[in-house]
Amino acid sequence: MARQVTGAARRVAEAAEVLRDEKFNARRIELAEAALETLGELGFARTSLREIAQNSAFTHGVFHYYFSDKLDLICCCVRHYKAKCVTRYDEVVATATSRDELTEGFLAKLAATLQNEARMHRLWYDLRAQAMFEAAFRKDVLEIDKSLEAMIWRIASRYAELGGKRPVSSPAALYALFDGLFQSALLRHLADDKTAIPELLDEVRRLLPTVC
Amino acid sequence: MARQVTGAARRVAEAAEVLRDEKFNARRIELAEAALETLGELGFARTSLREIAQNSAFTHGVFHYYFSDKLDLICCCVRHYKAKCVTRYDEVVATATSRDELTEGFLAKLAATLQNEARMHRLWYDLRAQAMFEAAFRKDVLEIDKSLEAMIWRIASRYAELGGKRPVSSPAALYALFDGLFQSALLRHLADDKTAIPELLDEVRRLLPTVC
DNA sequence: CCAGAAACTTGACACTTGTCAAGAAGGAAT
DNA sequence: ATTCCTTCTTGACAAGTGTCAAGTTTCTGG
Repeated sequence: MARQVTGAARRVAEAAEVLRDEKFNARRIELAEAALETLGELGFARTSLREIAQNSAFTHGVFHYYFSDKLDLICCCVRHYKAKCVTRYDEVVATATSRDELTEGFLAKLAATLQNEARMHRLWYDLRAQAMFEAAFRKDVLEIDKSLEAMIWRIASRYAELGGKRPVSSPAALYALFDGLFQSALLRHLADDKTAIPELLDEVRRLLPTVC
Repeated sequence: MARQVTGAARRVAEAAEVLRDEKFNARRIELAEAALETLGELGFARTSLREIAQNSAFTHGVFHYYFSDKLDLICCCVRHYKAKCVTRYDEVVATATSRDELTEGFLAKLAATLQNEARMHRLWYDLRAQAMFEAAFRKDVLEIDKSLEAMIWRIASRYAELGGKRPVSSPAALYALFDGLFQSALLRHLADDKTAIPELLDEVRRLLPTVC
């Protein structure tokens, strides 16, 4: 009986700990989300913990309570950002019943995210560049890159399927192409080049049938 | 005669000023070159003027003497870096007499620069990302991007010409493709992925005949 | 040779940075 | 109600930042 009691007690204790962990993690994500605001505004190089805190409802001490250091915080930000990103086109891929429908749905989302979430995208390119200097970022960045590649591949595969074909290039090459075009369009868009988005759409519209 | 003398005096003064300017500019480039060492090592975010000075033969005051501020210095670095970069493949393009020769020459240079100048390349990607945040960088970065695009286009055009064909995509798309592949390979290479370079070469070897 | 300009050094300034320790506030269990 | 743990605030610290002014050295034209 003693064993049962201690067993139950341990289960209760473990449940409590799991709860605490979940709460802890939820808070971390709240903080990461707040940090992403400032990071997207200023970029990695110019963002300090104090600046993050001032642009949020938190004090700078909280960030140190929930994160071991600055890199820990930013890694958490990157990981959180990932989850949002890679599903952007999934609905379009799932519901499109023709090549045209898929094309237009994809392009609409592409234009919208370039327009409305430019700050998050530039942060991603910033952090990917940081990963080339800071080894601590590399694992997460490479992982996100892989899942973005998979995201593009799902679109291309579906597009090819709808035309009874198969993509003509590797997932890596296809991702490189779209990522390169997107990155260039983003920079031009941020430099107030009004033609950046339409020209990206034209380019992708022309490219899609030739690669799939 | 008075006019002639003053005219001659002015010419001498102007010549002296041009000389001073040239000397001034040469020194700026010397300093920029020294700065590039540290920038390539640490990246934009972690590099301070004092660090640059300590890793060089100069004191930190000289940098402020020759550059109005940190941005001015780094802009100068970027512009100087450009001139070296865009001519990398010109000799190969000029001397190759067959598609194979061009391919192999290009791939050899590609592998070599990825291997030996990885730090300069990662700095370029870093600064290009910074340009998305810092307007002062944009003009130079966009200009360099354009000339890199032209560089790739020269290779592709020559490759197509040697096969009696024409490139099938736009200069922008072609550059996006190669730049994306290179960037990804660079990151993997820096993460000690030994397959990064060979896989890049394979990919490019496969791609070249399909796009030109 | 010498005065004045150019080139450079040095040290200081005001400020920001990441980090952390000491303690306050809040809530839950005994 | 008291105690204890989690959560958070506040203020401080040392180190590092860009900038600049005052001085020193080096060069150069007369």
